[in-house]
Order: sequence, then C-alpha cells, then structure tokens
Amino acid sequence: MEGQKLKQTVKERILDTALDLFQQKGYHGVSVDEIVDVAKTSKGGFYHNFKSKDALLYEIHDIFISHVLAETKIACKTHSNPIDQLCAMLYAFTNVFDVYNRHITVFYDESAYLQPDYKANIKQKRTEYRRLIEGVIEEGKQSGHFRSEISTRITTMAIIGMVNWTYKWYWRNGELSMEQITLYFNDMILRGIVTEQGFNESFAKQYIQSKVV
Amino acid sequence: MEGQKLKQTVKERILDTALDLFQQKGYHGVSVDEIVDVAKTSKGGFYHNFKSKDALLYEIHDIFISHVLAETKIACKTHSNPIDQLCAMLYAFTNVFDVYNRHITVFYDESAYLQPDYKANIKQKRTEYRRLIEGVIEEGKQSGHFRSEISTRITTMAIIGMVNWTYKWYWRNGELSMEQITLYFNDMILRGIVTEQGFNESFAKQYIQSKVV
DNA sequence: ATATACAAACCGACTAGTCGGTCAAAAAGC
DNA sequence: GCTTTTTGACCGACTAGTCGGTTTGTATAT
Repeated sequence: MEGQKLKQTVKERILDTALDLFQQKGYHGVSVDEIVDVAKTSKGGFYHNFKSKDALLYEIHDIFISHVLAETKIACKTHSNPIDQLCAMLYAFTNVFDVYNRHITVFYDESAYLQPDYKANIKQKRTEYRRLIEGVIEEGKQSGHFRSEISTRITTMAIIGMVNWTYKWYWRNGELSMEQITLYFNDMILRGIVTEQGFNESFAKQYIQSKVV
Repeated sequence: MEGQKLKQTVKERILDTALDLFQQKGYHGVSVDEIVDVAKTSKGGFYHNFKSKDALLYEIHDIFISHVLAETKIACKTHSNPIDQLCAMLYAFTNVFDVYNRHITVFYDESAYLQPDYKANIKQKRTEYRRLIEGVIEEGKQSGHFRSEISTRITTMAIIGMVNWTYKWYWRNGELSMEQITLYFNDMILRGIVTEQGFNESFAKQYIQSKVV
C-alpha cells in the first residue's frame, strides 16, 4: 500500500526523514532546516512535535531499544531451554533489523551526542538487554548445555558484537538475507559454546546444520 | 620516561588532545577552539599543522587503519597455515587495541563525517583488511582446516564484528585484559569453524583450550 | 471564542577558517 | 666571529556564515 505515505502525520514524516538523513550524514551532518525542508514542513511544525533536536535523537534511540527489548523478552519467555532461547533472541533481533535498519545506525553511531539524562535512560535499557543474554548463557552453563569454562561476559559481548556489527555491512536487497545470516550465526555461535550434551539435545539439531566427524 | 610528554611537538599535542575529546564527545561535539585551548596552543598553531578540522579527522582514521593493516599483513606472512594465521591476525588487532583505543572509537563512530575523497581512501584500506581475513578463511576451507559449508563472507564479518565490538565495552584497567578476551575469542571462533581434521592439527591445540567429549 | 497545528521571519550564539603580525633560530654575507 | 636576512612555527583578534531555537502570524476545527 502506497497510501501509507500519504496518510503520514507531520511527526511521522519528520521521524522518517530524520532517520534517512541521520543515517546518511550523521546527526550533526544534518540541520533542522534540512529536515523540515525534505519532510515538507516547517520549523514551527518541527518544534510543535519535538521539544528539541536532541529530543528527536532520543526518540529514535528509544523506539529502537524499547522494541528490541520487548521482542527479546518475548523470545526468552516463549522457550524453556537455553539453546532455543538464545537462538530465538537472535532471530528476534534479525526481525527487528530489517525494519529498524536506519534506527540501528543512528543508535550505535550517534549515541555520543545524546544529552546526559537521555543517555542514562538509554544506557539502562541496553544494560537490561545485555543481562537477558547473560542470563541465558549463565543458565545454559548451569544446565550443562553450554561449556562451563566459557566466560559469560565475554561470550555475551562476542554474540552481541557479531550480531550488531551487521549494521555496518548488511544491505537490504543484497545477496544475503538477514534470515540466512542469522542461520550461519546461530550455527557458529552454538558450535563455539555448546557441550557434547547440549549438541545431542534434539532441539539443537535445527540450529547446528551438520557435524563433520 | 615522563620526559616524553614534555618533548611532544604542537602537532602531537593537538592529535593527542583531539583523540581524547573526540572519543568523549564526538567529532562535532568538540570545536577547534576547545582543542587548541586544551592542547595549549592556538588557532594559528592548529591551522599551521592541519589543513582543516576534516584533515585532522582523516589523519586519525589513517593512522589507525594503516597500522592495523600493516600489523595484520605481518601476522599473515609469518605463519604458514590458516589456523595460525587467523589467530595471529586476531592477536595483532589485540595489540593495536590497547594503544589505539581512542583511534578506534573515532574510527568507527565518526567516519560518517569524513569528506568524500578522504572517505574513499579509508574505505579502500578497510576493504583490503577484510580481504586479508577472507583470504585466510578461503584458504582454510580449501586446505580442509575449516568446514567447507561455512560462508566466507559471513564468517569474516562475524569475526570482524566480534573483535571490533570490543571497543564499545572494553575498558583498560578493567577486570578483563585484551589478552584474555582474545584467548576466548580464538577458542570460540575456531570451535565454530574448524573441521575435525583442523582440530586435530597440533598447532590448533594452543588456541582451543579443551574439548568436552 | 479558543485551542490546535502548522508556517515564516527572525535572533543570538557559536563555529570553522583567515590573516596580519611576532619571534626565535637557521642561513647567508662579510 | 659577528651581523644581517630569511625562514617557518606559532599567535589571537576577526569574519562570514550556519545552526538550534523563538516569536509572531494564520488557517482550521470544535
């Protein structure tokens, strides 16, 4: 439906335009004048909908992290073992990725420019997200699915890094889909951390494609 | 020797100060006036040593990527098998990390603000770096050390992502050293991609700590 | 009448970059 | 060896322009 574009409110147009421009040129590479020009509105329209340019940046951050957090929690709750939970969380991120592509770039590259109180708010949600993954890793170590020698912290950051970094190189309409990429990531991550016991669980097979013996 | 600090040239002081400030507040969060103020020099001193603020940003980028590239090439050349090469390359990055910590943050967060011709220059070197890793992965697949089913591209980006992301969470003087982190990374990555044959090679044992059977 | 949703002109603060000038040290002339 | 000349590193007041944000005005809906 192309009608969606015509129905957009001014606020939606501003957000949409800002996302495009921020992703291309960075937060400080785009002026409010340029945003309102491209979004076909005015300074008045902008400041009627947003308290400040900083507030717009914050909103972009918040929309993204809040959505990731919500989806990750659902993924975690709807599965009962660490292997399923971990893979479901990665898939949740994948699904977010295609739609929130622009948000992600802004989120990771421009967060230095957030005002202190905004930044604290975002940081809290990022920490919450990290702890969700740490929790699953820790659980997996205790249940014997993941090797007990691995460091929860390093493993978590390795996974987050691997997954998040895709925003730097992934292109929609490229040769690789996020679905494919996640398939490979799940395989590689699990091989890196599961125990023999974990590997032999029936639900692990769907993620680890083959085992060369 | 603390005398090093007293011997710094104006240009070195500017670079040093800019790195500190850019890392903390981002490129556009710092004015030239602030840089020259902290670096105990002047506008004249600044523009005598740098063509523009953009040129300073470029120099920071170039110093970093050129060094990484050089070290990676050495790591690659001084080993003869893919497993040793890959791990040596990761260690090379590790060693760079402690010294070029500030460069890395600027490199990954502020590259959007590089002027087009500067950006093209940097992009070329990043591509060269990526191809070095892709080459090793590809070689490993052909030699039977790495599983042939893995995607060279995705695996390479997974590794780069995992490693690069450390700049977002690693703190010097923290509980974890870069040495330790790289040890875990090497272990996790190799487990994710080696074949049984590769695993049984004697030189693989030093990276893969243990195998739970 | 009053509130809402925008438009357009406007403002002051700030910024990157310039430019005439200083000064110490090296090079040249004697 | 001593003076003169030249060079280049560096200074800081200044400028032209840009930016985020404000204010005033206006059309519409209730």
